[in-house]
Amino acid sequence: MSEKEFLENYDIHEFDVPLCTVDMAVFSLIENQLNVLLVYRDEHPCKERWALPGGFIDLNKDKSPEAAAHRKLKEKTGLGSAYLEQVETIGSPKRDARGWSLTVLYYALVDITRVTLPKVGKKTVWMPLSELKPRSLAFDHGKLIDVAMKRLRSKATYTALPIELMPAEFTLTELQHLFEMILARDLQAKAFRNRVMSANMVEETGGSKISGKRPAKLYRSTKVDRDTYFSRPLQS
Amino acid sequence: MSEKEFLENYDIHEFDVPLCTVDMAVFSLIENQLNVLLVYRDEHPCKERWALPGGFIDLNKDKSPEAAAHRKLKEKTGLGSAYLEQVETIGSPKRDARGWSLTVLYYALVDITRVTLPKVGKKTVWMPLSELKPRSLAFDHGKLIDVAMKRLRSKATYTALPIELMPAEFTLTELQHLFEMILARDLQAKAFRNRVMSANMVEETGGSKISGKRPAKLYRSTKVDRDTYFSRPLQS
DNA sequence: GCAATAGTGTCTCTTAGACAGTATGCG
DNA sequence: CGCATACTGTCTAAGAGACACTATTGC
Repeated sequence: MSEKEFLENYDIHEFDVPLCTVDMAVFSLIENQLNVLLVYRDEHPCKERWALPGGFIDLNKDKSPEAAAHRKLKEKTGLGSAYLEQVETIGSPKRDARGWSLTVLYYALVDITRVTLPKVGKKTVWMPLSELKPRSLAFDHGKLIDVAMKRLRSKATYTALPIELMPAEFTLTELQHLFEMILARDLQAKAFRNRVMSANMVEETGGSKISGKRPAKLYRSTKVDRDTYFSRPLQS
Repeated sequence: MSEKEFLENYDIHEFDVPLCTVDMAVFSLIENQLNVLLVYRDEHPCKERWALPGGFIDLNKDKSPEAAAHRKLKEKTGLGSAYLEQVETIGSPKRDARGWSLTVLYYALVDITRVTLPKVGKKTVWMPLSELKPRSLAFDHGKLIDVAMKRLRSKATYTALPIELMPAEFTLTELQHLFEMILARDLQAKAFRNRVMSANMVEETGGSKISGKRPAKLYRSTKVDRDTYFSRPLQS
């Protein structure tokens, strides 16, 4: 039998296959708090619970799982581009009541000032991580957020990735606070600034920001490769 | 409609789903060379070409993609346990002639002295990476090996993971050679030994090995968590 | 002794961490 | 001025990199 004949006779439904989805933890920084985007489910299963944005790969629209994730990010935030990284693929017979289910988990870091939540369609909401009740979410999405958060935390120790969460202009103190929140520990201002400055990841805008006391210089992030690692990681 | 009713009426085949597989790059060290395990395909598609071990997730047998990977590793190497890590999930409409296909890629590090290749069933072979012709492999498996190898290289800069490839007893010079091969650069003996010793990743067995000249002390790996990172990565 | 491989002493350099000190604004 | 926040000077510690040096074997 030739390959051509084989393919003509191949029945893609001969064997049971898992349900196959893409899910995303979209993180943003709102009022000095890390938030994650949630979508309200008004269909079964897990009807009337909050879930991560995501869903089935559309075999007609999507050329790759990344493409599916980008499409969903665009639908929910209006962002055509943002930092997006695959975290892990998680599957089990139990995680979805419909059957054996596999999800490719991504996380995205977005600048909240550039986001426009959809006016129509499903309800979407920014949930502060500090107020999140992981057990209340649909499926195993509480656990997925935890996995994504662990990855972000790990990355924050050896890259400047969290800078993607900042608005166009920001102060180094604000950036340090963000890292401290992600790493859940205090950082030394001097060491942090040396690190960020010597990596040329930011440049002065010339402006400054007064928050009551001494004004802080404003910076913007330079377009440096996000995958360039610091030569030494932070502790923890 | 209740969730129960919804599930009773849910047709898992209502939408097209991707083909969903697990593939593994199993690495071993044979005669000071990195090898990868290949399996001969005697069925379409990609008939009569070499491929990574892998295949469809068995919804009845496998409780997770990891479980599927472990099952396939056991089938091909006889090993019930080995270091196994998920690398990335790769999918596209083109990578498999049968249709939109998604594969969860793992890599495994095995001690070749503990492996027993199956006597019956599909032909399996250890292919030295130096002799591998990536384009000749089935599907995109040449690229998958490259992705897995990049991950292994990255890990070798900040963990002692490659130690999993060594036999029960080995010399530090042999271990250093392994790291040099993976990283494709020479390492300083002093720095390498300091690093390995101070992390308590190995302990002396008491024995020594003569390879012609001065005998080298033999070590065994201690059961340290493979995910403990060195406080500083190696360059490159 | 010589060759070859195993293993060490010691120096430099970079950078995180610590912490006290200075700078600049407002009331 | 006092106080709060922004930012710096300077020291220490750890560990990688470099490289010359010593150690132990067979012949």
